[in-house]
Amino acid sequence: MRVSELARAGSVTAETVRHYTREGLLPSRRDPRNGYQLYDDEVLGRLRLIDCLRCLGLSLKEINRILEREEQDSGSLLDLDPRLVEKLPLIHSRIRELRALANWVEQAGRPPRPHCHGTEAPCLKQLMAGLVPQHGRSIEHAH
Amino acid sequence: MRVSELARAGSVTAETVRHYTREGLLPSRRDPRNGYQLYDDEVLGRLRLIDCLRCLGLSLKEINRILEREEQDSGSLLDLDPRLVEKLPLIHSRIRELRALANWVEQAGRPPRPHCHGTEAPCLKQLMAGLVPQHGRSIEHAH
DNA sequence: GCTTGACCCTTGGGTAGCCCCAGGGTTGTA
DNA sequence: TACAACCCTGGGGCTACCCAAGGGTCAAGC
Repeated sequence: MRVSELARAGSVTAETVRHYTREGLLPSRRDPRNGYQLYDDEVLGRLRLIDCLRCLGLSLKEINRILEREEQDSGSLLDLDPRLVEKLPLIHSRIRELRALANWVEQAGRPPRPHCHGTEAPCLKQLMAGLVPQHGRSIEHAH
Repeated sequence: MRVSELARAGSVTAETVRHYTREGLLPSRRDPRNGYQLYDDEVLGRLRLIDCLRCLGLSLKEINRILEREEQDSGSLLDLDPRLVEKLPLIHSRIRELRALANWVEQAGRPPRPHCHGTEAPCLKQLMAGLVPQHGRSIEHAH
């Protein structure tokens, strides 16, 4: 794959792919004929993983360390990177929030059924209220 | 609530809260005695929503427009902001990816059961492979 | 053979969304 | 009255990109 092909498949811009490549996050080789970057198919999964971890607030440097680390001791997975483990609560709350958001958008996007009472109209306040966990308990984010 | 109280509850830094406030994303009043920022409880949900939308790649400016827009015609929700609707596929694929990630971390974090074959050891490659949708179909992101 | 369009390269200068001081006031607790 | 833990307002710095310029590659079509 070439740059923009990978970018399209991974739903990022070509610039982003180049940036990740420069920073050593995406392995690539060069086409000797023209100097173009070439990527193996498996790099796509790597790209998606990077994008996922970015949205969890990890820096490219941290992500790089995780990828390197997890590739070294590929066999002995006894010690998973603690950075990932401590993100678990965040991941779960993110999932919950995104589900609430998706639900809300779908409800709001559907034309309102006339036989329903106005009170169930999905206004923004309802969504926002649904995003905060009960009793003001805090979620374990750490950007 | 004061700045750092809101920040803790919303799992962001106090700096982030101040930034959003400066940009007009978080409504606040001032304590006349000392000039401190004060926030209503409902602002917490708003903060979480902002964080959610940010992780979907929306800029603060876009988020601001969405919040303003959805607050104006609070009654007539006939026209939901198209920016949100077109993010739906992205949201769903994000959820899928985060679930795969959480699953993987949990599996990898658990100590390996000795009676299982080594082949099921959750290595990074498996995770990355699981992140890319079948047949290299692209996901609809647009950062 | 030449052009056109869609890619690719590198370099260099933005920009958004924060973070992190410094310098100074406020407040609760001991 | 001193300390810790908060708050304020600048202002500079950083990361992760985006974008334009100037120039090469390459297939399709005339």
